[in-house]
Amino acid sequence: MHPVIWMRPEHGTRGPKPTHSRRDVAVAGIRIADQAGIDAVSMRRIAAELGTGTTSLYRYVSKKDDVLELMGDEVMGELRGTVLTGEWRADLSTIARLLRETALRHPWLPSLASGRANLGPNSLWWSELSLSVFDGLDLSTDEMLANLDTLSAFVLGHVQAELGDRAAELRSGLTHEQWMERQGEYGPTIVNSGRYPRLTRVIVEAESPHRADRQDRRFAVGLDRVLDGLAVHL
Amino acid sequence: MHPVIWMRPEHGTRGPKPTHSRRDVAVAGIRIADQAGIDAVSMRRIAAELGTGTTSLYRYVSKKDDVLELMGDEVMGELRGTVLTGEWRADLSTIARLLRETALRHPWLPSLASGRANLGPNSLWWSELSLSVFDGLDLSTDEMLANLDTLSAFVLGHVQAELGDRAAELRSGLTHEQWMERQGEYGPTIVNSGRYPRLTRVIVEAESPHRADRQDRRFAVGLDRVLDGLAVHL
DNA sequence: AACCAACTGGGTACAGTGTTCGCAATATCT
DNA sequence: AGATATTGCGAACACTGTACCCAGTTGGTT
Repeated sequence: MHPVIWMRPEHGTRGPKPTHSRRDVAVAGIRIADQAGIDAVSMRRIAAELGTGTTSLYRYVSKKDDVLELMGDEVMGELRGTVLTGEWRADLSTIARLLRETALRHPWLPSLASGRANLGPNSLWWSELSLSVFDGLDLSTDEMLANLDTLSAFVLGHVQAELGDRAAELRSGLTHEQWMERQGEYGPTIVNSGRYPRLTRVIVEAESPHRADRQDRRFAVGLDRVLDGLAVHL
Repeated sequence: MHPVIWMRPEHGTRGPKPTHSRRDVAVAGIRIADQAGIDAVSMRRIAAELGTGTTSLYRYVSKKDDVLELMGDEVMGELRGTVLTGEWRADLSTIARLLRETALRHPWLPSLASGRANLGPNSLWWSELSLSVFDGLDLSTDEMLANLDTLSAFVLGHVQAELGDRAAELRSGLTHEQWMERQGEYGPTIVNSGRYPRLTRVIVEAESPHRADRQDRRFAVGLDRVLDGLAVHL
């Protein structure tokens, strides 16, 4: 049995037709993860969602990791229909924004980044689209990869931090604003210690952490910096 | 009881002296996580490591999340002693490299990035040091934060991808090289489908994914690009 | 038409998880 | 001395992923 799910046939030709499909499993998992978080995605709960027995899922999938892989690729399918302009900077910006928006819609997505690329059809399609950005630019494939790696590292890292913030809100029941207040009780300890003069200045002066749209602005600014960096070598 | 651990006193003045300390708990957790992965860090196992009862840990900590918070701050303590030069580009580069190296030494670290900053003493000290990079540059605090946010998003994202690769190796028992071979069995399907011409070219031509030091190079190149981007506005 | 191999559905069981509750022992403060 | 706060910790609860069965169903071959 091959370890990569995409190389195993979905089902054999003999016995009874399976009641569900891999896609059904993925969609059920996504529904649960979106509503109740990635930790709520258990084999038992997916099975319940599908109205089947828990261990029946192992007919569609050989490990829970496979379910996550299927979920990841299924979500990338939401990006089908993306159209690019042919201007590299605008297109890389579009790609970065779409990736971020998808991750925000499915906050569990970055957490299953296995490093090793997802080889599902939707993920392959997205890779192809991303590479097409460099079509007329006469770059080596290694240079293309370097650009995409840098961009996606930034997007992944930013989204990760952004989602950690949200996750903390859900776990603690404190919004960012409420947390800033609580932190306000701790602030004097920091300020009064005298050990952190620059941090003190940030606590007192900085405005960006308090804005409602702070995450959008941070992303936009950071993205622009990164694209500036890529532009130097293009 | 305050939800943030750093605002709770470590222990009261009345009853028996506690046998261990928060630090002991953090160190035990780190030892386990380094050896057996973050999933192996359980209250029972930490307790076993300390030679105490499982639920006794709840005298030092009120939730498992607190343990992770303690572990995160303890690890940042490894960066004490870092000395900077005063030249912003070299210093940001140093900061990025140290962060990456720390994360590679403790592969579980990025996974507990709560978004919400860790407020432990070591983390505060590191923030202070990072801000000191901009000392002579006459920037607003918001501009400093924008630069640090962009840089750390890149580092976090890169390391995340890098570690996902390692984690996949551990889980599947396949090294990157072995996995590339396995993928080689799948490659023809991709190539022969004709649907992914650019991806095909990458599979055939690209060299960077095959180099042994590919992660170091990718990081170095990406970091340079990001710093180029920051330099435009400095 | 008969038979067998392949396949699906699903129950049981096992070894683990975080955390609440209650209680006895102990140290400090009044 | 007595009240009070604090510690250590066992028992219990409701979860988790998945290995191992076995019965029932279907397609392909004879």
